[in-house]
Amino acid sequence: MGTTQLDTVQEPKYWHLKTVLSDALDSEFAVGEILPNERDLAARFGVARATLRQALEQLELEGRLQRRRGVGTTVAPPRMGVPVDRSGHSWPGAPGDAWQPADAAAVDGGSVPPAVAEPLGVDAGDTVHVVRRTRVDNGQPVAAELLYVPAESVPGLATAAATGPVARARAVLQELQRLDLDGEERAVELGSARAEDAKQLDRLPGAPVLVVTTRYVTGGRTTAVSVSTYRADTCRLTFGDRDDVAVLTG
Amino acid sequence: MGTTQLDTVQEPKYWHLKTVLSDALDSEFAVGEILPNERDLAARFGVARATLRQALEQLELEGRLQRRRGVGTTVAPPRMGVPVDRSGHSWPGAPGDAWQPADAAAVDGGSVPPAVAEPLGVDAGDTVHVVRRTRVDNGQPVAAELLYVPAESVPGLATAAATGPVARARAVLQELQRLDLDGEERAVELGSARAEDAKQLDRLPGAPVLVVTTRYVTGGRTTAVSVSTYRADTCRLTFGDRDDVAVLTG
DNA sequence: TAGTGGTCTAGACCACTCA
DNA sequence: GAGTGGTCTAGACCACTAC
Repeated sequence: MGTTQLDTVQEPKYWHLKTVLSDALDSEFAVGEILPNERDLAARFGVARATLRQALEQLELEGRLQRRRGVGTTVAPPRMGVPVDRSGHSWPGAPGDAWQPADAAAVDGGSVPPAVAEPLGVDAGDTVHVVRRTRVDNGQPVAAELLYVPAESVPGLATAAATGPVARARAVLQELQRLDLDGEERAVELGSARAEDAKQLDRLPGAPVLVVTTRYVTGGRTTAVSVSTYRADTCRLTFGDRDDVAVLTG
Repeated sequence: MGTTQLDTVQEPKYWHLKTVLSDALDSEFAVGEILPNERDLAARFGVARATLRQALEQLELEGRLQRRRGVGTTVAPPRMGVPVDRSGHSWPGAPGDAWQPADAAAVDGGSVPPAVAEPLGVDAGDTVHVVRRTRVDNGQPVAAELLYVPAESVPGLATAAATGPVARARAVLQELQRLDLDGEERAVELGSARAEDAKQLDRLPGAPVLVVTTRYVTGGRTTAVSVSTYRADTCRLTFGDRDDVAVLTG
């Protein structure tokens, strides 16, 4: 807005800008509304476009804005709560889970990421089934997943029976249901979207994501590992021990 | 390294740079080692410093690098696993939890963030105790927390008894232990460090953080809410239902 | 084709750390 | 005081979207 000459305390311009914009978003804009373009905004605030962009990037990181190339910058809706654990442990693919199987492939144990191969105890020469799944909430893609299942864990799998990619994925998931599940162990960390994930999530490569790594434990052994990649800008991951979630914000 | 003229496919320079640097980190550098400074690196790769910095920022976001003004850029150790839930539910401040109480204050219900006030059901005029705690793992500050406890939840609290700030914090925590805890409900989302948190976490304002919001439920009502802010660059939050965590990576 | 955000440059100065 | 990363500028061109 006007001139702010209390720069006696050194506060980066982009930080101050972010605060001003954040307040403006609360008071003067509605969800979905399009902001002025970056060149105009920069001129209005008397800063270089790069500086303005630094402020916008922060606000996008916090889920306040959504930017789309060729379109513009819009005010983002509040983050959606995405339930990550289910009350009572269950295997992926159990009835009612939120994921859609996409395809499956059998790969060599040497080609899976070390962070996955290690807990599974697989090496080069072993076979690992990799199931791809996606998750759509509120009509929007929110997550992509790779589920790693050593062939050893599903000895009854009839590999030849399935014809299409989705059928192959379902076959692996169905075999998992036969096993007892003793427990799950999860880790959440910040990452950036690989090119492949970015495409599925409708974001640019490098976009911030929340990576959830889950170990599925049966009889003291890790029988499967999943790596789920959630859009960090639109998702708030929820972990509840009660069924009636759907609380807090909208 | 050398010239890479397979730019037939349009891939941003910073993205390619990031890949090259990431590989170099794996093969040519040890944890803690100092990289060449940004001006030298940019010259070496034949790009502007801003472009080089874009790649470094990504790698820092992924926890691969650590940058400190006036010092340099170093290779970061693998993220540490930080247990967020405890086996068996328990109140904050229960014996053995990883947090250090810092201080406590009684504030008006109108001045707590809406995302906290709403589930607690507090309004302006109500009194809410705010306990500040910090968490240090491996000699490094990893998280800062604000715990909101409505005065209504701890009617037995003797406010005048405590003398120092830490004692006041402990007094609130001790009162909590008297209540039954039916369940906890958590949410994890990406945020950026407020100036205050940044100082405690030894980071610059705006640094990416994982914000864990926990609702403590007693008899169907939310009796306390905590907002914990973890350094996203150094932490991997773990949620396990088994005691013997301490697995995966180092 | 016009307009948007995304990438990139070649500078400059500042805040901080440390010898 | 020398060297580091952090901020900022004023441009330019590119990739994408929508009309």
